[in-house]
Amino acid sequence: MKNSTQKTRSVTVSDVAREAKVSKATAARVLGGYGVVSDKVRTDVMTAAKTLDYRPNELARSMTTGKSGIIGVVVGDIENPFFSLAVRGITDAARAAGFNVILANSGEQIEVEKAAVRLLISKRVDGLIVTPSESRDVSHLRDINRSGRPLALLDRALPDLDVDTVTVDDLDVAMRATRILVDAGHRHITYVTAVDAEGSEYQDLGQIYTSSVRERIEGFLAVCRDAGIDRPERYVRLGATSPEETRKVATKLLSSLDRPTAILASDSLIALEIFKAIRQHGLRVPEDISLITFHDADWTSVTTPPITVVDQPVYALGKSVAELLIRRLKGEVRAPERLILPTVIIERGSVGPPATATQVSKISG
Amino acid sequence: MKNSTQKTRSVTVSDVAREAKVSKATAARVLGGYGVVSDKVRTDVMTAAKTLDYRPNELARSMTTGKSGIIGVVVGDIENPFFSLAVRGITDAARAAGFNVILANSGEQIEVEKAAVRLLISKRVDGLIVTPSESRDVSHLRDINRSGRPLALLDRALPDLDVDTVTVDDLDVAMRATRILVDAGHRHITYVTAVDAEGSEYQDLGQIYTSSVRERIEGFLAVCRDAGIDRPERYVRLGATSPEETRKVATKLLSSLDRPTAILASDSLIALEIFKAIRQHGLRVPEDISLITFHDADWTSVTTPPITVVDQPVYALGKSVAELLIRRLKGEVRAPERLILPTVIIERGSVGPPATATQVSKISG
DNA sequence: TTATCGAATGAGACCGGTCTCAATCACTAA
DNA sequence: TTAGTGATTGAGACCGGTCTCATTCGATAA
Repeated sequence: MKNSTQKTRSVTVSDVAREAKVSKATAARVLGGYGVVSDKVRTDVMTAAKTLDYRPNELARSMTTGKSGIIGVVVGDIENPFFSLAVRGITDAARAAGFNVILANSGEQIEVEKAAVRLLISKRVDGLIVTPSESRDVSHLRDINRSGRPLALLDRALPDLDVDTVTVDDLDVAMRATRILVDAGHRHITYVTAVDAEGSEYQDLGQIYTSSVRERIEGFLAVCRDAGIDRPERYVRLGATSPEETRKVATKLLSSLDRPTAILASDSLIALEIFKAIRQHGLRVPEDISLITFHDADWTSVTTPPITVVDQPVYALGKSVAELLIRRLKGEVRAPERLILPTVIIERGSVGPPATATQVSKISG
Repeated sequence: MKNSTQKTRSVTVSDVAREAKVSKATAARVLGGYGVVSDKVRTDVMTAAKTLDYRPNELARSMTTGKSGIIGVVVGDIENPFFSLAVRGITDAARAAGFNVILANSGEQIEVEKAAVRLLISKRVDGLIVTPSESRDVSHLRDINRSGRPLALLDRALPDLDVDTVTVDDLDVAMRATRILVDAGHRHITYVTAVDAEGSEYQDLGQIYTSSVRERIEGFLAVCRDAGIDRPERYVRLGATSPEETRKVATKLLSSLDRPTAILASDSLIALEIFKAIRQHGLRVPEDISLITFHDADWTSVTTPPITVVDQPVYALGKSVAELLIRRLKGEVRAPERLILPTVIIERGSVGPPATATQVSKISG
């Protein structure tokens, strides 16, 4: 049984040195695992450390070394299964390379994101992985680079920030997903996404400051136009930023006279609320409404019918971006890399032909 | 535009002091926001800091103060919606009080948990919140106390560690859930939980080192016995530690001749796999098998039928434990508190009467 | 006019490590 | 025998802040 006389001050290198009757420098050498020491001194110091129950102060250590062994991660929403899975990918890669991870949540709010980045930098993390919530304001991300720490971007590219970036093939897969719907005969397809916007009205791509969201909308619109759908922009709905907001959007959509025959949801949280809303409106999937969502969330396979999903390689996304960052942390010098991971669509049972003869509704404007 | 001549070394208090033509001590006073300075000096220093783009080094700061403004959180599995929701509760409470959160994942492995605790202590977090994965080995948790930092326990109590603890009413709610099943006529109810054990065979409570798991099993067994079920211990299944393992357990359970008529799952991840397995075996819920699960995961309301769940106040759990810890961090002195939050059961459509006339299967032993 | 006082500031120790550089030592080669 | 060598060890500066204590200064009181 060890009893600590003073519980306030912790045991330091000097204490151990004194106990082992060597100099502070020598004790530090064996405790820190650097330099050379004789075997006798090593065992002496080690036993002294054990007796005193010495614990290194990582803070002091990383203050002198400038390294902390920590990777800072800022994600939009850790409760979104998409991010929590990506984070596992990051954590696994980090642990394998001997790094630890500090996690911060931005809630997709640029100010919170800035504060988180500031905090992590001031804690002297070795590198950062961020899912930028906006492409308009990247000053804080520039600061990271300026501070000499490597930065890597997850899921969202920033055109004018040339750093390691790993994204998925959003444009292409959005096109493929939309085409599935078009091929099934749908001509009134609504795309619902989470971008914060006034009134959930979509005007043009200029409003969209997140690359992944933008690419998906582009892909969606391209295929719609290609299918001869007139002004598909009217069918893009923004503002599904929370379950409550999504419910509002969904309700408005489903109770409208001009109800879409198919919906494409930009993440599983949105899809879930839409699915619930469809049920509540007494509608059936896919007989009344077809549904496809991004992210193969666990629930999508247990509904009746199971949902057709865009299955992004989320774990790999996290793992790759972490590996890219770690390679740089280990001293690798190279031009920033932009990885785009291929994405697969899992067709299940939520897509069918449109309920009635397709009416290409026209609204004069 | 600011251009940094040397990007390696960062701007320090001394640099600002020199620029403002005051002493380091004075500059530190205004930059650190302590002590007294004249208004003129304050503005001088502030402008100098702005010109140089000074950023405080939190590491150095917390080395001297001993405080970091960080709460360390160690959870079992951040991908489990239960934990990610609890973490949101913690984060919200922390942010409101001006604290930041560092998250670490233990994967329910005691060694990883120990390493995480060690890391967080060495990073000098102000306090810790832990969901202990084992009650057998709590030496590392004792160490936290010894290091003078407050510790609070989340979701799992430790009998011989007297610290702030917030749990839910596991025993009682397990009894209520089991009673719902018993009242529906079930006499062959299986309880599936995630404890790591050889062979997934349950012998006795001595095997169970997690208080919440233990209480639930106790509650389950008590009600079963009360209902005249003979040796209900045989119906407890351990080892559902991952989707794969759960699938094995479920398959074995469902393909056995002596198939249970109802299943109680200890978390939503387990329930999901069981639900999938039930489907794959061509069985129906609740006609062939009734199902209740702990945690009101989002998917439980969209299945057909929706699942009856034990709805723990998860967010409140996280929020309360963080608040308890923060009060202590702010200097409040009081005896450790043990909060037990009440839990509610949401009855949906996954419970019905047992399929056939109940056969109380007897195995001579 | 001079002693007293409080506010503002400066000098320097300190936190707990790392790391450079010089000193010491045993031992080998000339 | 003695200079030369490499391996160990010790002394002390340093990282970037905080904080104690002494000093300076102007203003007020005696």
